[in-house]
This record gives sequence, structure tokens and C-alpha cells, in this order.
Amino acid sequence: MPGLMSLLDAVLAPIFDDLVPGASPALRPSQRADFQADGALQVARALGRAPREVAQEILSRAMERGLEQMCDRAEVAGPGFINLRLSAGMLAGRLARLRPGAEGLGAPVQRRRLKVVVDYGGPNAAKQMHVGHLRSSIIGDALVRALRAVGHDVVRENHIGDWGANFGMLVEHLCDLGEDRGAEELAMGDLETFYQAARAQYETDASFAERARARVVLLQSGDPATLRLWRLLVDASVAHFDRDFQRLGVELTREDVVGESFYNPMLEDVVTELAAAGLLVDSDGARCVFPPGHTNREGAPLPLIVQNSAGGFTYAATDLAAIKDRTQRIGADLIVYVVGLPQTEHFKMVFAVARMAGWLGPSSEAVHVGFGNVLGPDGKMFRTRQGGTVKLSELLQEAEDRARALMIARTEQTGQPLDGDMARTAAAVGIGAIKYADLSTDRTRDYRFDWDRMLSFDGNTAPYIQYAHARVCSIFRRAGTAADLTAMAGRALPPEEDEERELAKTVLCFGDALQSSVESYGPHKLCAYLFELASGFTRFYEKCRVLDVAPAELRASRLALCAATGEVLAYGLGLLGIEAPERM
RNA sequence: GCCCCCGUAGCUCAGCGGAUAGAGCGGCCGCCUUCUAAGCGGAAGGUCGCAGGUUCGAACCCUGCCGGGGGCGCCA
Repeated sequence: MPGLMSLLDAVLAPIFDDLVPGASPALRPSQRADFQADGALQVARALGRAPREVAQEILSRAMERGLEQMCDRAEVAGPGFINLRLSAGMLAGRLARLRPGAEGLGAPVQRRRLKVVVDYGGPNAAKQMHVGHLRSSIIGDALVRALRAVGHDVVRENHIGDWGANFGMLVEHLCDLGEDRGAEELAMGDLETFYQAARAQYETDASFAERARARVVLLQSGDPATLRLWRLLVDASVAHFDRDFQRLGVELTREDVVGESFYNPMLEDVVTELAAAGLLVDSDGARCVFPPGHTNREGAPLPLIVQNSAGGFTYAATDLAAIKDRTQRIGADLIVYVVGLPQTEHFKMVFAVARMAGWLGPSSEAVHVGFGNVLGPDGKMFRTRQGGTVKLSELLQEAEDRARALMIARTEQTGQPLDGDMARTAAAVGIGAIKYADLSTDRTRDYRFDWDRMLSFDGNTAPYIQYAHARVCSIFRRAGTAADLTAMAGRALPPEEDEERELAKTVLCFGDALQSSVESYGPHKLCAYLFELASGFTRFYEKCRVLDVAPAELRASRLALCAATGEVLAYGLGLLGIEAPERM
């Protein structure tokens, strides 16, 4: 049950490929028709023939191969474009085949099921999560859901910072507080306070600093008592993360935590293997690999340092160990790193070294899915009014509060009490707004965090799309029937009104949108699609009556279209990790 | 100094080789006897940073420049 565009592509592509191997129809939505294929111009150039003539030949062959049954208008236009308008009967036929769930709605299920590991940059243990961690969890979560929807086998790994020198001072601070009181503070209070206290002590108290350094040595040498305290700290952090992640509505849980400490025992082997492969170079006492093509500010080769001159392993070593573990033990075909853009060069180097070492090979690859910063409404780094970092938990609370306030304002304005679960809806709308604002623009750009805009019910926002879905649900509540797509899909008649036709078309393009979203690791493409679908539905809703229309067949047909729309809206929002309340 | 990203309507952003550059917001004009007006329609608004080049065709590719952000050996 592919999307309309891939359906057309399936007919056209073989003809293009036959004329010029590798040539593509270059299909895209068109203002003059439903779709247009621009590829004939390329083919004509390669063949040295007249473009319109080539386009006509392609079109004729396509018509014989099934295009005729799909289109009620198919013509060559302009310099050699092929314009295609689908027949209403064809649209009805496709609607009839819609079923709930990924494949039934048109998700392009991949021919090869890949084992995909998604690495979320991960917060540091013993520190509070803040807006900086928002993006990797939100984007990562959306990618995981989309990759799974198209049939991949996805493993989440939350690569938290749970190891390193910081833990010396943290463990000592825990000792000073006393284990019981410390544990209580960690569980109840926020981690930031604990971390700051330890940090302050470390900076002002020389003897404490000395103990902290000694503690690091104990930790690294595997001292059981120290490890137990370390574990306490990490567990407390993970418990906090769990709470935030759950509230944010991302799938990450403690089960997905694979922190730096996990790779610790493998680092020695990583370095040994790099040495054995002849890749390791000693430079000023540090052990490095020099992947070609990277230079430092003096123009000299830039090293990837895996072990510093003090003998400590760096995060490059950890990243390499993680790649090795994922491809060799887990059997990953693809590793996706959802980490900020500033690390671009680091990952390029790590991937290059992993390939040199053979940990990434012909059958496995890694991609860095980078993202920009979160900026405040003023265009500068997002901060509290006091200039501190914004805590995630407080941000989420504010989102829910603001959403609730908007809902209350509305009920006062209309005089209609909200009959649903106010708290739950407020959470769905508030959290959804945050996530959608993050996901709806190209992830590689910085994005501006603006409460009023993201919570607006107008424009490309989560509330607007959720509202369209709620209206669908409202229709079915009044109709007194369930929005059962399986039962209703077959009742769709060939659409007659423009708004019906456009809506039907958009519903049937879900698979195309998901496809391009997954291919580019770009959730914003799915967002753009859902916005188009929601606005298409709203236009339909304004123009076409559903419940009080005659004859009964038309009513049933429109209900079927509503059911399909509601299903795709809810499913699509679900892929973004956003809830679709039935009432708003 | 070198490398990467960004510069599209007043604002926030899509588009990234194809036919007159698209949305949303804001401003202006309309639309609630009717399934949630938290909505819809309309008109206005752009030398796609600048200058060259490649191409039948460039916002999109190449070169240079200007402006903004980031990175560039022992933190992660």
C-alpha cells in the first residue's frame, strides 16, 4: 500500500531506466496537475533528442503499462514536463485499501530490515537535564519511531556520561553527606544542587580536592566500595532522567542506558587493535590516529586522540569501542548518532578511524544526525531570565501550565466546559507543542523557542494538527459510530468536491512523506505533511458537510474520508511522539 | 589562518537544478441559524546577502566577497 507518488514512480521509473540507466522520473507534486515528472528533460539531454518528443514517448509507454488506469489526464507540457492528474475512481480505489497501522496507511516497508542502533548523545549523570538535552531526545525519539515504522529493527542507546574524573568529587561529596542523607538528597532534591555543592567544595577546599583525586584513582582501579557509591549516584541520576523522559513522552528508559562506563572494559582492546593495525601514532606522549583529510590550525594533520599522555582514555576511544561493540556484538547495520552539530568533525574522524580499523565495513555504516542549538525568543542561547540554564522539568511544567491556561481561557470564552480530562489534554498539547516546534524545522538549524508561537492554534503547530484530529473525533462522536477504518474504507466514493479530492490525495501520500522523512533523517518533512493534511481536512470541514448530507452513500463516503484522515493524523503524530487527544 | 553551517516576504520558516519562488504569523478586508470560529476565505507583501561563472534552465551547482554562528591535539 505505497503512497501515490511511489505508485506512479513504480510505473514510470522502469521506462526512464530503460532509456537512460539510472535516470529517474523526478516526480513531484504539481500546481498544474496532481504530480509532474520532470525527468524527461534530463533523459532528452542524455539522448540528444528533443525533450517533448522524449516525454511523449515515455508517456505513451507508461500509459500502456498501467498509467492509463490511474489518470484521467496525462500530458506533456512546457519544455517537456509530464503532467499527471489522477482519476477520481483511482483515488477511491486507493482509499478503499487503507487500513490502520503503518503498512495499511502506506508506510514504505523496506526490502531489507536493518539493525539500527540510535545513539542519543546522552546527558551527564549527576547533572540535571536541561534544554540542551531536549533536541537529541525529541529528534532521536521521532527517528526511532519512524525507522521502526518502515520496518527496521531499532535499538535505542542512551549514551550517558556516567564515568570520568567528576565522579571522584561526587563520590567524596556523597561520603561527606553520609550515605543515607546523600541518597535522600539525590532522590528528592535536584541533581544540580548536589553537583554544584560538590563542585564548590572541590574548588574551595584543597583537602577535599585531594580526596576527590584519590577517589578517581580508586574508582578507576575498581575499588568495590567506591564502585558501590558510584553506582548509587548513577542510579539516582538515571531515576531522574526516567522521570523527565516519561513526562516528555519519549520512549527512552533506564533499559536503554548504555553509558560510557559500559565501554570502559573494552578500551584497552580498542587501543591494542589500533596499534596492531599499525594505525596508532605516539605524538607528544598521546596515542593518536591520524585519519587523512583533517588538519589543525597550523595545517598539520589532526589527530584523533584515543589515549592522552597521562594514560587516560578519551571519549574518542569510547566512541570507537561503542562502534566496535555495536557492529560486532549487536550486529548493527547502521548506527545513527543524534548529537549536536558542533561534533561534526569529531564524528567524521571517529567514523574514518573505525573504517580504517575495520569496525565499520562494507555492510555497516554510521551517520551523524546533527542538530543546531535551541535559542530563546531573543535569538540568543536559551536561558532563564536570571541567565541560568533552563531545567527540563521546569520547562515541561511551564508547557503544561500554559496549555491549561489557554484551555481555561477558551472555556470561559465559549461558555462550554471542557468535557475531557483537562490535565491530560493540557499535557498532550503543551508537550506536543514543544516537540513539534523542535521537529518542524530543519534540524540542522538553530531554532527559536517561542511559547506563543508553538502553542498557537494557527499555523504549523502541534495544537493546530491536534485540533484537526479532535474535530474528526467529534464528528464520530456525533455520528455515534466508531472511526473504524477497516469497516469504512471501502465506502469511499470517487471524490467530487475539490476539497474532498485534495484531502483524499493528501491522505494517500502519507507513505511518500514518511519515506522522504526517513531517508533524510528529517522529521520536519513528516511535520510539513501532517500540517498539509490537517489544513486540508480543515478546508474540507468548512466546505463539505458530513453528518447532515444526503444521500446516505455520500455521508458514508465522507465519514470514510474522515476516518482515514483521523487515522493518519493520529498515527503520524504518534511517529513524532506526540499524542492526539480526542477532545480539545 | 584553515574547515563546517547559515543568510529566501516585516517576523518564524519550507523549497536546494526545472514552468509565474511557497507556508504560517503579524497588518488589512470578509465569513459563525449548520458536525469544536482554538476555524476558513481574500487582497497586500520578495533584486531568494552581493558579484561573477556553469547550464536550454540556478534560490538551488562552482568561484570570490560581505554578514552571522560553530569547530580546529591531550574535557566530553
